[in-house]
Amino acid sequence: MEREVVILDIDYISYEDKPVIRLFSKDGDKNVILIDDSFVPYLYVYSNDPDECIDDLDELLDNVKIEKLNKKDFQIEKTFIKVTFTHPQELSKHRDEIRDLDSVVQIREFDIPFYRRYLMDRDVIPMTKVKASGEKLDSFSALDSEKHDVEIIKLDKALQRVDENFNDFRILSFDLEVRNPHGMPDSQEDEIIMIGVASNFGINQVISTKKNSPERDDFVCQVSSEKEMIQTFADIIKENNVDIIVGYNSDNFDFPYLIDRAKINDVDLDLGMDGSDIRFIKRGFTNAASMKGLIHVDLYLVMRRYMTLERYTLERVYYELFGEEKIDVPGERIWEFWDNGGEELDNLFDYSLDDVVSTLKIAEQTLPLNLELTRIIGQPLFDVSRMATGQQAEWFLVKQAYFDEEVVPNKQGSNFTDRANAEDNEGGFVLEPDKGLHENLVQFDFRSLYPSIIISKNISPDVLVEDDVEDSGEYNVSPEHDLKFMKTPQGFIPSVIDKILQERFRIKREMKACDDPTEKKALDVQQQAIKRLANTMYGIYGFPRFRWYSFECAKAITSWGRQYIKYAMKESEKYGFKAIYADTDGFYAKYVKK
DNA sequence: CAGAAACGGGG
DNA sequence: GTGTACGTTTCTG
Repeated sequence: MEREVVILDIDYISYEDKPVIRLFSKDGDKNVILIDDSFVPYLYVYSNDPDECIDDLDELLDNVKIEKLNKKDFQIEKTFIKVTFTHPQELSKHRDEIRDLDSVVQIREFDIPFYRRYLMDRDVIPMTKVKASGEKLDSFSALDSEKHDVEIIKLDKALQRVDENFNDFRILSFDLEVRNPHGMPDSQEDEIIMIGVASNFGINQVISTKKNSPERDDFVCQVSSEKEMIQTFADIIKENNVDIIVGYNSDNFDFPYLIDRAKINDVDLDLGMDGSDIRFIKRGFTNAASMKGLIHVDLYLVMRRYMTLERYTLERVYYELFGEEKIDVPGERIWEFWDNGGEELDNLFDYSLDDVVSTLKIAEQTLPLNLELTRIIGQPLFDVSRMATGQQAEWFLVKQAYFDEEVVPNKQGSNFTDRANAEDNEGGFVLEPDKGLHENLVQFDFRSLYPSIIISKNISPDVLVEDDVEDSGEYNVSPEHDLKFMKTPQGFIPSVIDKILQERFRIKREMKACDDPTEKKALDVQQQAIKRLANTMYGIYGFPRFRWYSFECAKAITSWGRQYIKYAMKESEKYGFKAIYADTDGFYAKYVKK
């Protein structure tokens, strides 16, 4: 059978000792899980003596496929040994043994999560529409498709891209209010008193065990107990085919709290498309709440990247975006409002609704950009919404490297990281502002200074000349450290930036020619997403934990940057201007005389 | 003063 | 989940 579906999310499970990719998708109101058991994990081995190394690998490993092939490493064609395993856990189990073999110089691409590898290699792009073809299964593994109203399709050929932009996602925001009379809420002690829900499909309500004046009847939904409150909330999500659930600090507060209270009240929170429970994904020191096929976006994390503020409270972020004050009830007084009832209880209902409505508004404002980023980077929205911008750029580059047949660089070891951390790059040129009131000012800005320098000077680790060679015109030489970059061929990262900037200009042209305001807006969001990504690429050189870390490249970029801004300031003096303030890629100048 | 620990958001 | 935050402020010895 064939179906057009939108890919929402991805994971893999083990079935008969084989990895099976599951693509959680939707076709309108119908949940569809696409199954693909044809993908297996691999890594690359580099050896000075490939044939001897293959013998060693043969001896060491069972159930693997070993093949010699040519791949590029920093643009140099090299022979690598590709080792293909039957299961990701097998790869992880044997990784260190392979690395330790005498004939092995290094292993590569051994730390790329299986589902991400799948998305890149098969060019499957989350949050896009695809045509899927395969056999419909009645059930698969532990999953009961009757019970969970989900269709399972076992893919029999590659997904086909459908050239149509899909943006009609069903979004729901939620927020808990808790009765915490003794300081911060304690999930073992303090009950949930309200669950606010707002959506872009008509449901806006506050579920609560209390009710007060009839004026709040249109949005307060009274239930008999906390248990029923949680159950009602779970039913709303399950019955309304929600694609994206958003909260504010929900990774850290709402979901953990809800799960604790659900446990105490013996309620199933089986919100996953396959009937599975909410799970916590370990992410360094914090957790992320995740459900299969229901994308949870914590807007707090998104907003920290989206705008620069001194604080990121919901109130502050909302004010910044919409210029309106939110209804406020101080956290430490919520229990009093609840206990006192009457007008105060009504205020609390209003506050709860205001919180979720604001959260939804913020989601509608910021998700389009994140959806575009998701599609450009080619990784799940759940992941992308939690990645630092540098990581977004890195995963984008990993995917580009695959298309260029490049083997991606390994991340630096931790001891190197410490050393590299100590290295301090000078950064952009800053001229402290000349204090006072100035007249006749002009402003000067370089357009995308760092991306432009990377492209024009071809700054990339694969074309950096390490040896002490004489320059006879074939290199770009940095102004301060005499770092030499070959003029040809184009470096990997300059070529990627070049490509995406060209794509940005193409979109801008399309925008100009476009008459439909909705389409125009969508194109604008696309080009903004690309601009963000291009501007982040410079950062990729400066952070030791990233694969393309290169202190030399970072130094070269900023040194050229300083040269250009100083040159521009000097040139302006010839026309009677005097710079009164400068920072990195622009300056303000005062007209003094002709 | 350097290195360790806490913090953010949420109620 | 084939990778384990992060940058800044405050505390402590």
